[in-house]
Amino acid sequence: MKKTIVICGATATGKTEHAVVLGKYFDTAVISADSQLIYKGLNIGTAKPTLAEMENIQHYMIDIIEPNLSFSVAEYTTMAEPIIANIEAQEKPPILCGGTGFYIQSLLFKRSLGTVGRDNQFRKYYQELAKLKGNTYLFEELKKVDIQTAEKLHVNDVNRVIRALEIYALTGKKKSEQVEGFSPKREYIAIAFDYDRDTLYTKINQRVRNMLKLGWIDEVQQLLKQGVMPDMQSMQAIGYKEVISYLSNCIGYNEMLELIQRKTRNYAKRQITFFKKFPNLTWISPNTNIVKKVKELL
RNA sequence: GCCUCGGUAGUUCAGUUGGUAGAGCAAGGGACUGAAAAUCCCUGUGUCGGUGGUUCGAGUCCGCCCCGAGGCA
Repeated sequence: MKKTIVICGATATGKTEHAVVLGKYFDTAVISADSQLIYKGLNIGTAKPTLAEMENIQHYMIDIIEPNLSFSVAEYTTMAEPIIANIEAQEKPPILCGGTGFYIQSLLFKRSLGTVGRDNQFRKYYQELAKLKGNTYLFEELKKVDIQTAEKLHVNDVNRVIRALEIYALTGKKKSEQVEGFSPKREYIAIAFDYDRDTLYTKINQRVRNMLKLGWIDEVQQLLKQGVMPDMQSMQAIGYKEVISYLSNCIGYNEMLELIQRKTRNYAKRQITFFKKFPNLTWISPNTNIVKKVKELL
């Protein structure tokens, strides 16, 4: 079985185009690992590859869900797993490309995610509870049922505290019982581009400016017309809410631009932190010959 | 020219009745097991515009100068 080729790293480092180059060379398909590219209608703002950019290389896990729906890693894994298995069956190396480290992990490592789905009612209830009684109250609730998980979390990490409570409420089992660690599921090589911070930030700033020029604002208007609401998961993608604020005259154009640039920079930094710890990842200089490098690593 | 208000961390500003400074944001570092472009944690020394003075001691009071905003001529 061929090893999976992973192209990951921060946003705006040219992952997409390099994946296409590799796709051509190895005559194989690309599987996107990006939590926002899955949404239909979010194109410019997510830097979704266009048909032209894909250059006839098959791309999976893009445009697979309506923008008014929510999505999660688990669903991602369930959908992507058969695809990747199919490519492997053809004795071709799957190319996994994207900036969502969490999604990449889910395909490379066996993880005890459990079978517990999301319970929106439950989450809403506890979110309200946190607002009314404070984060500490929720945290104490978690301590009562699952002290091990509570010890790993911070009181203010409400999302995770609620998830732990959710698992207990729905299954009667502790989240800490489900942990299995990270045993590898398939062989892979992983590459990320190592830009110095200043260069990366400059690239990000330019890219955001360009997205707006390409019609990002129209795209957002279109989504709003379709009934997509600001609190939906798809609208948590960087920039969309800022464009909405601009459209409703809450902020000016420049403020919107700078806000989006800043948030994207912050995001890139978080991605870098995540990938620093990623096992077996090779950081390469941006002008490295990707094909040569990949062959070398394989 | 006169009057008023400002000039404090990269930035926006706090700084009680004088005891050599502190928040948000930025920036940097980190976490991450069904919201992950999300969520969360840690890190704050800077000629307190300059310069004289009063004082044991001044960002804080007084004089002069420089810069910015506004007002009156």
